Amino acid sequence: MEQKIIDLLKRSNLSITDSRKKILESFFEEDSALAHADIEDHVGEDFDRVTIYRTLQTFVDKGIIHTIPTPDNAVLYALCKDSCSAGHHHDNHVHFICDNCNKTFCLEHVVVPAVHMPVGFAASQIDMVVSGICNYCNATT
Amino acid sequence: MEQKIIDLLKRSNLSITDSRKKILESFFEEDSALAHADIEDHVGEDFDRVTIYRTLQTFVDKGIIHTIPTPDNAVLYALCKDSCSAGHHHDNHVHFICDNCNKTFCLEHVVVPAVHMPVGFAASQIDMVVSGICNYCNATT
DNA sequence: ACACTATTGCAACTATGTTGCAAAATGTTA
DNA sequence: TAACATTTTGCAACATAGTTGCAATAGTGT
Repeated sequence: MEQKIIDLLKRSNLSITDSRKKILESFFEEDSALAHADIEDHVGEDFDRVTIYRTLQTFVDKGIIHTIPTPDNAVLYALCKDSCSAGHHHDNHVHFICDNCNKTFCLEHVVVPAVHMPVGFAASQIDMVVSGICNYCNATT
Repeated sequence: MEQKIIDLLKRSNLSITDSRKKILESFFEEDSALAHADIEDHVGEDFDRVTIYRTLQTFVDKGIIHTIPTPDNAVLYALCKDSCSAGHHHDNHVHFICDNCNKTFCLEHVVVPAVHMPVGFAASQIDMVVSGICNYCNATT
């Protein structure tokens, strides 16, 4: 784990600092998307609020994490898979918010479907967020 | 205009107050979605910030306006068309954000396409937000 | 016009996010 | 590994967004 995180930071040309390691750890331990507050909880008192904001921004810039738009306008972050690089995100997958457990997931294998635009409109990016009940909650209720 | 607004308020079982009239007016005058700040600008010093918050919330509850999720997590509101009623929104249309003029529109006639969910996931609501260049900006540049 | 109810404004508060700057940690080179 | 240049961090202060309780005011039905 430790090594995986260090490798990822090196690959992104970032220096290895305690806060970056700890924050990345949060993402690897949780399989769902995290809000700023979740991360603050996870890293505890160890780091300043401001550091967390700046670190998340750095990770987004470097293509390590991406933000997820949500209908209630909370800001969520999730790890990018393979195909993202600095300044160039490829998150064309659908995001899912569970109304039961309130967790948000990337459905890595569900590609955002094409949609036909009216004349005159040119689409450059499409975000799709689905809410409902996730597989875990469906299995246990 | 005045009469249209009064009728809408009556239909929604809301009392006719100056702030409600003025805020609804903002929506009818703009054809794009509005942020809280836009409305504050439009109504000027006439009403308190808090009143605007509460009025917008009331309108959402009554199915007069709906919120639009945006990738940068700004909260936007737009008028609901015909099919919405109190506690029951039907905004299954696509939303469009213009990267040039920064306005957000409801594409009333573009229905959110179906998407195939992985086993175990049950979708109840789908939000689709498209960014790009709108018809007006495409025509004038 | 009156009384009842709903709405508004004010003040205070919480949460969220940003900026400048000095101190500390990291990476690099000798 | 010691010294230096560069990043990163923490602090303080600030800015914006949104909420709540309560008293004053405005709207509604009779």
